[in-house]
Amino acid sequence: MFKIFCYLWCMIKELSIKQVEKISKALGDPYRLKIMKIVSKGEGCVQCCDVSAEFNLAQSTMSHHIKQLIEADLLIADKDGRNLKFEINKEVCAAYAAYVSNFGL
Amino acid sequence: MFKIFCYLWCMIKELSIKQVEKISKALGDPYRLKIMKIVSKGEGCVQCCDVSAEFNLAQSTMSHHIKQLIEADLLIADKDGRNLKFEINKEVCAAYAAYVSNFGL
DNA sequence: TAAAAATATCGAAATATTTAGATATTTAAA
DNA sequence: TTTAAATATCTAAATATTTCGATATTTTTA
Repeated sequence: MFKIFCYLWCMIKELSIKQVEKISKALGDPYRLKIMKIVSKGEGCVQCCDVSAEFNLAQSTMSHHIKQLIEADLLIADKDGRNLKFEINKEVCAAYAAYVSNFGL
Repeated sequence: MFKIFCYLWCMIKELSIKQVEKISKALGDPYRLKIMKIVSKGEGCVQCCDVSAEFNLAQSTMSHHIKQLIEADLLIADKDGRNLKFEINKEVCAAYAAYVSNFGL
């Protein structure tokens, strides 16, 4: 299976080294990586409680993990009543991926 | 300035979630990010002692940081006498970048 | 072969992160 | 308006990471 993936470089935002560090830290945990995967596979927005249900962690712990992803700008959160919905911040994912792949260019 | 960056998807190795976690952790530190940048800017291989000279850290601390980058497969090390040279593992950088950018697809 | 150079490893202190339980806040439903 | 649901915050314990100094290892050079 062939897929071609193209970035248009000029469209990608520049991240500071501090941001890259924060994003890397946020991705350096198995739960947070799984959250990213779940959200990315969900159609558009995903609810916090649905994601939490997938894990065997205390609610406060999940809240903490999600907070880190939001603060790293990897997830965009949207409070909807008492629920929290979120979606992947595509721009930041692309910018971070570009930053890392630049190491190998 | 326009630059187009293309991946040929099939050429990119698949990383396990454990590998992605380890790589993320390795990149989640300002010194290690700077090491990656220095090595990526160096022509081909770079020597350990040259990189160390750029930082105000104990030798054992530098050794520890470099070890983490090597163990995460971000750097390829090559012992040359009593020196250690290394270069960026381009394949792994590309694979990791692809993994992250997939979150946003 | 002795000394020096480059790197690695070990042990310990300082710091940061992860986790859960208790409690608070905010909003919807009864 | 009381109750319940969803999420956030605080505190503290457990665990992990960072850092350095001391020492070990390996290789080159004198």
